[in-house]
Amino acid sequence: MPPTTTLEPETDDHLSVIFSALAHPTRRAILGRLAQGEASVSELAEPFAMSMPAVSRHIRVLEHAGLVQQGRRAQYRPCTLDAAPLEAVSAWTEQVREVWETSFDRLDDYVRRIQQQPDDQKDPQ
Amino acid sequence: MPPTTTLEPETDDHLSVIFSALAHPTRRAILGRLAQGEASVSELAEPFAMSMPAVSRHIRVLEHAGLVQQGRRAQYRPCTLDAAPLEAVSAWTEQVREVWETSFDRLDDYVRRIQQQPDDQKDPQ
DNA sequence: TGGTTACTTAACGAGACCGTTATGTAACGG
DNA sequence: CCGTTACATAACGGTCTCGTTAAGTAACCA
Repeated sequence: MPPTTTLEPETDDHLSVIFSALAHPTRRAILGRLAQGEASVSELAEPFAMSMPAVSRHIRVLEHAGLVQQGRRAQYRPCTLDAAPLEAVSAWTEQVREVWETSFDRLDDYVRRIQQQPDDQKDPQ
Repeated sequence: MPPTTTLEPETDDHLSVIFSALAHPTRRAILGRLAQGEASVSELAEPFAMSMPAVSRHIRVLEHAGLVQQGRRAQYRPCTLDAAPLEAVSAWTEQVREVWETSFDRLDDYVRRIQQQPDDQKDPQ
């Protein structure tokens, strides 16, 4: 039972953690880098005008979201990407898009429903 | 030129705004509701144990991300979903997943590279 | 005209986020 | 050993987030 990606208003906090992790450009760039293969923290920090502790904490956020794993090799802590949580993102996004697209069929249903209502419930304009 | 969804560390702030908007369960629930069709602010607020101003500002966040549009009909401000920005989310996510999957081919390349390094660079364990 | 409905905006406060510098700490290297 | 490398953690501060209540505002309704 993976975290269900229904449209119900359940507090599906796992998805929130993942989306929050993806909401920062630095973290998305880190994931982009890691998609190409393992990298050390210094390697990940190098492209950014940012101190190492800052990058370190971004990695921590990604790790907490289950998107990266950190190993240990000598002094290095190589980071690897785990793209599995992105599946939940895809699933949710595609489901909304799907329902939205099919809801175009219901548009005339909606218009019909409105026009069947008594006048005082309709927009007189 | 739509907001390019490359893996480069550019400050692609549009994506950040969208991901941030999706990072809150209330806002995702609102989008889920709107995927089924137009709704007023009161209708959107009804399922939540939350004041109306709070919901109003969630809608504002979604509107700022380009995900909902608010019209006006009498006293009502009907909200409609625009799922177009979700395409950028899909695109980014799928690209990372794609690169990640192909990077499995490079895994043995990596192992080979490690094993070709002098001993003092390898993990002695 | 005056009240109700359906909102929005303002003002506030607790907590999270995101950066910094300073200070550990674990492993390698001479 | 002692210094360097490659990090992590601590402590701090400014800004953003997300909720609240109180006070507008715009349209309908009697």
